[in-house]
Amino acid sequence: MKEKYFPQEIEQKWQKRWAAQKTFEVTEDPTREKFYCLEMLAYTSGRAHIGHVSNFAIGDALAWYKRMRGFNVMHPFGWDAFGQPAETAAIKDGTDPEKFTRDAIAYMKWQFQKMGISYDWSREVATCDPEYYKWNQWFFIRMWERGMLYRKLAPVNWCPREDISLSNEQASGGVCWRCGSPVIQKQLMQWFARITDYADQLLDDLDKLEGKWPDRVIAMQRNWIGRSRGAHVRFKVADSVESIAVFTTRIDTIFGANAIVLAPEHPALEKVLEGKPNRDEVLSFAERLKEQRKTRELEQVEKEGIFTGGYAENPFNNERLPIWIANFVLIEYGTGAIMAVPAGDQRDFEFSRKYHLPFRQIKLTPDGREIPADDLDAPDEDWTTTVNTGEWSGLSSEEANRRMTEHAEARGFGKGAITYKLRDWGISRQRYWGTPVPMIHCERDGIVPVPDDHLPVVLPKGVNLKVEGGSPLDHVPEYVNVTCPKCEGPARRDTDTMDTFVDSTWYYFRYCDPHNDRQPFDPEKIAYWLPVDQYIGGIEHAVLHLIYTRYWTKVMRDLGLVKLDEPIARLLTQGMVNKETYFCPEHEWLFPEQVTEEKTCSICGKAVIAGRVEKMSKSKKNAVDPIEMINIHGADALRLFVLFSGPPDKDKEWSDTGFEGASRYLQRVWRIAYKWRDRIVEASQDRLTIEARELTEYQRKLLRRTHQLIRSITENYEERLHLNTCISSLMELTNEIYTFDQSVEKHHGPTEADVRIAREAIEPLIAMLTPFAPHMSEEMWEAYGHAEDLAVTPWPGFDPELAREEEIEVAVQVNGKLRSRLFASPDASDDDLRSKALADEKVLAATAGQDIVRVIVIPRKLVNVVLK
RNA sequence: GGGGAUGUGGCGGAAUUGGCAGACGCGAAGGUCUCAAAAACCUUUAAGGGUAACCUUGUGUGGGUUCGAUUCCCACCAUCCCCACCA
Repeated sequence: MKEKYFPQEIEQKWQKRWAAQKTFEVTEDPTREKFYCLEMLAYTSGRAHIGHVSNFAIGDALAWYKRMRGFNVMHPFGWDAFGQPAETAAIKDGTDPEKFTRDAIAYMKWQFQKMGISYDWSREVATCDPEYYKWNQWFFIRMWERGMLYRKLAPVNWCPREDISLSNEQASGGVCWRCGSPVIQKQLMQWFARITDYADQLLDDLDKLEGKWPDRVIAMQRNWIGRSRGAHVRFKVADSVESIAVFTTRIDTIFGANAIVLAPEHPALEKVLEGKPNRDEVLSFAERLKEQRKTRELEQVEKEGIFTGGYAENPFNNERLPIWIANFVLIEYGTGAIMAVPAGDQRDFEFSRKYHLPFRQIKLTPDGREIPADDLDAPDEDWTTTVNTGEWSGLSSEEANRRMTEHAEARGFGKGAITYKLRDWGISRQRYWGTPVPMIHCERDGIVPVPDDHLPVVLPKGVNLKVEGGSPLDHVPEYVNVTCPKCEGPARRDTDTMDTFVDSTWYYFRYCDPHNDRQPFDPEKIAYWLPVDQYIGGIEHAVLHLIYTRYWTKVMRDLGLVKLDEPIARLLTQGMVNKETYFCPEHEWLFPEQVTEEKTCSICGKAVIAGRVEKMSKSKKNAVDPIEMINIHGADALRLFVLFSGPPDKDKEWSDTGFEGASRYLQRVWRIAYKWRDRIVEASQDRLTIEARELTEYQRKLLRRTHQLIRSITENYEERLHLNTCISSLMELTNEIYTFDQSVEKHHGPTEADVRIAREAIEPLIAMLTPFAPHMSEEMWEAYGHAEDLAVTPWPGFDPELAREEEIEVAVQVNGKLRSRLFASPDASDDDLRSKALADEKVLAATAGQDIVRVIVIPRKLVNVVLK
């Protein structure tokens, strides 16, 4: 052990040794409890960023802890290697996406290895490996065989910037999830996965995740699936055999309807307009609304509509309602038609007011007050009773809903119905760099899957990526032209590739059996390792990856491959690491070193707008490069800093001084460990029993604090995973050791007992530091004469007896205000504490001449004297 | 419009089955060591008052429950995130 701490040297040494000894490689071991610790696979963008550090640091701390607690810990890693950015980059540089991706993997792997994360690299998976995507294709065919996939011409979301179609989830908010460009609609022949068949399961199983997944992720998924219960009601079109179905969650308000409003794309529109004088006017209006939708702006547009000239009959009271079309009714939700009830709905209200449609009163407060039909400010919960609704008047809203739905069913013009916001998952991409769809189109036999023994369908190499329209694969005749597996006649290969989110649905199943060439994985291995015990990743996947992977798991279950409903037992969404930005009105974004102490621009001297903490980005000049940081203070300090600056799920702010602080702390540990090292190693290695009464006060104190802190750190791992407070506790323990060291100096020590006590504190400190600073811990541990690595060393235990306080401080309050403190034994009885408190000088002063009504005693904590 | 969260010193954050608010760190001030500096070590650091022992106020705001509220309840304000003419 050197006198000074040289992080880079130590880190290299241990990274080499771990790799050589295969320290983190694991296999199934039925005799040991497993722990599957997983961080989201990395997209092969080319460079590691600070978000990776945060992600890995959390996962690695937990992996180390569980390993030391004796679990059989699987901690694998892999690459999300297909996708549009690699293709775009390759087009730009005139290279091959494969080369770009392989280079990125090589470089990023080097970066990640410098962080010294305890990954089992033997299980590494890259989704662009044919050995991997072969099984995407295999799943695709199995799902096709079972009708879980279908192909149809449908409007799809299209990102004009990346020239790629997007699933609904990827186009959330009307913008491309990756580049943020506004999405447009395109008609395309696409493969879809029937995820909507699983809507109920995906929703209901969220209950099982309650408390184990972050609330907001569960809420976002619920919201996204968007189940709502209501009814379909058919309105007969007047003077026609046609009828229009409407979806409503509030059938009880149907007496307040003043119109039927259709989406401009509604199929019944043509029939309604038949023979109407303003037919052409309405149709061209509809065209305009459709056009408006295609390039829909993000902000709300004003409600616009037009009367078609047709009427529909309200089946409850046979009232004739005008049929309109309007821009605020969406074809893709419900039935694409609504009944407008201005008294019950903000949008209908606005629409009715604009076009002077009649208002009808239907609301009554519980105390019988009628709410005017045009008073929309009355909150929903205030009107629970219906009025003016025929035979259902006076019923509660809930009751009316139920009975009116029954009535509609009995009369055959309506039915209880459930709708969802969730749409089927469009998984086709007309791009090159993805998993080829393993299907063949034959004129005679239609769509025929590639036989299993011909898998994988391998991506051809050297493909020209710069093609206009369609997929680059369309232009590769030797790929496209095949024989039909059924009739052996000429046929065409499907040239779509799969959405890369297919790749990541099941990659962590593959980690369990990464080299299996007969099946995607051995179900027995899955039975051992799954579910993932702790998953760690970014919140941005709340309704993307995390809903797809839940769906895929259910599909695999229904294919008989796995036996679980939910693949991820616990989820942690880590916060982002942000940093201050500096903005000069003249020179825009500045690096911190371009800002003077007076907060002015060092180039032009103008005042700088400083202090906004934002997500790190190159353009804002506030990005921090992890490798540069490792070169300064080492990976251990970097990891320690990221974890110490806040709870794992919260956003953090990068601070150079904070990072230095982390490094300073490690050096502090190193110094005290170095100082005591020779004494401890040379002393007897037997674990002598320590008789408390033979010890001095400062010795007993260190021993007690050590056991207390082991307890609190251990509990924190088990319960909350607030790693920042674990680190605080380690710092406290370090401070205690320094205090102890000073006492020893003062007593001209060390004595034999001092050395023993020091060892009892320093060794647990080193061991418990491992999850945060594994390289340094291993180095110190070795220097302390341990033959075995920390990776196989048990987590320190604590003795509750030794952790027990000898004397505790009890707060004394008078009327809830702190007046004094007293010292007592932890087992002091309530009466003891009570009489001690009442005898206290300050209490006597505060209570002088007043009546004591009660005395409340909380054992070991406080006494409250209540006056008057 | 719907949903989810958050609000504590100069800063990051501790403390939650209701029981001493501010652990730990950063920053700052003073000191020791040194020719000097760095590092390290020691002391102080919520605000206001007092020479001092101490006193008063204080966890976004206003109420409530309680012997006692950062914690529970109600209302409000502010900030952030997600979804959104979703019927």
